Amino acid sequence: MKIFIKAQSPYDFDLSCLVFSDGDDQIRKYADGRFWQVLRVNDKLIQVTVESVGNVLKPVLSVELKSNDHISDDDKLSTEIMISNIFNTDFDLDSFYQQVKYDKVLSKLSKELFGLKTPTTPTVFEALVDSIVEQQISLKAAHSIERRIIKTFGSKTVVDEQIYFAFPKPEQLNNVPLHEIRECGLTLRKAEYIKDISKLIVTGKLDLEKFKRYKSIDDIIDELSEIRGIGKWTAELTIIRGLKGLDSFPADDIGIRRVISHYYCHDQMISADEAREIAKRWGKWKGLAAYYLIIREMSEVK
DNA sequence: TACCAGGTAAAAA
DNA sequence: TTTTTACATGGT
Repeated sequence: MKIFIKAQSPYDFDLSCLVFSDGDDQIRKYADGRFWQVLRVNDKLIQVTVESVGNVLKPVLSVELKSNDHISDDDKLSTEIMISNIFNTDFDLDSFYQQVKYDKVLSKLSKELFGLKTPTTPTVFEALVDSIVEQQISLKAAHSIERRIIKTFGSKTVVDEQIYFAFPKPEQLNNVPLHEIRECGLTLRKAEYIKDISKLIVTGKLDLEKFKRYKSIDDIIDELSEIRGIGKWTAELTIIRGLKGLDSFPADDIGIRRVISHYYCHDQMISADEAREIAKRWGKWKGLAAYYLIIREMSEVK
């Protein structure tokens, strides 16, 4: 079964997918012009393969759906919405490019990375769990722990004789003993945070998806920060990757400070306050601007 | 080998 | 109230 999705121009699907190049074959990956992942749609597991069939100015995605369950029209529509959400297809980059027109570094990057959009996680829960895992440790270490969590506790499905895993639901993490979560390589504390949050969701005391309807980033940060294990940094990161909060700017983040230092301060490491000061010029697209810098730096290293 | 890496809560001062 | 410490993995 196939669906087609028109995206807001400009959009470079392949460029935007490069961030998934080193993904796991069984979880989420981009290779040879194709992106694939298993999504949980209306509680069914649907494997999707996405590729560009348009171009940057006339962007169209083709999505192939496969499942061991019957895919209804409603499932099809839900999948389409989910894909649009994951790739941020409706976002209008022009407003961002206008904003950074007079910023020397970013005006150059908006040409080099023309059409780059940020990805969003299928659920806010996934963004939050990943952000907790990534606290303090290197991204490489964090990614290997995230992989273990997904393959140990997530849902497994076999499509065309290939094995895939979907990110665990709160129920799935709430139902396992604490030590098993820790054994994925987390600190005992982080395992507790994740299990506690899963429990809050399962028992109906926390609804992460509701934050999608919030207008104020500060309100979301305040509310999330009340939960044990979530500080300002974790809240800000969750907002960027799970809620499309492209204004959210984790100035304390060492990676963001490093990349701004590199492009704006001759590699002289800056403080969080100095980072905030520089970010002011990016208006309401501070997080997106930081993303452009990080992606640019990544391609420089390679 | 030791130390740092896209922090946070809890203990100690 | 403010400062210091413990924590786990992967890379250098």
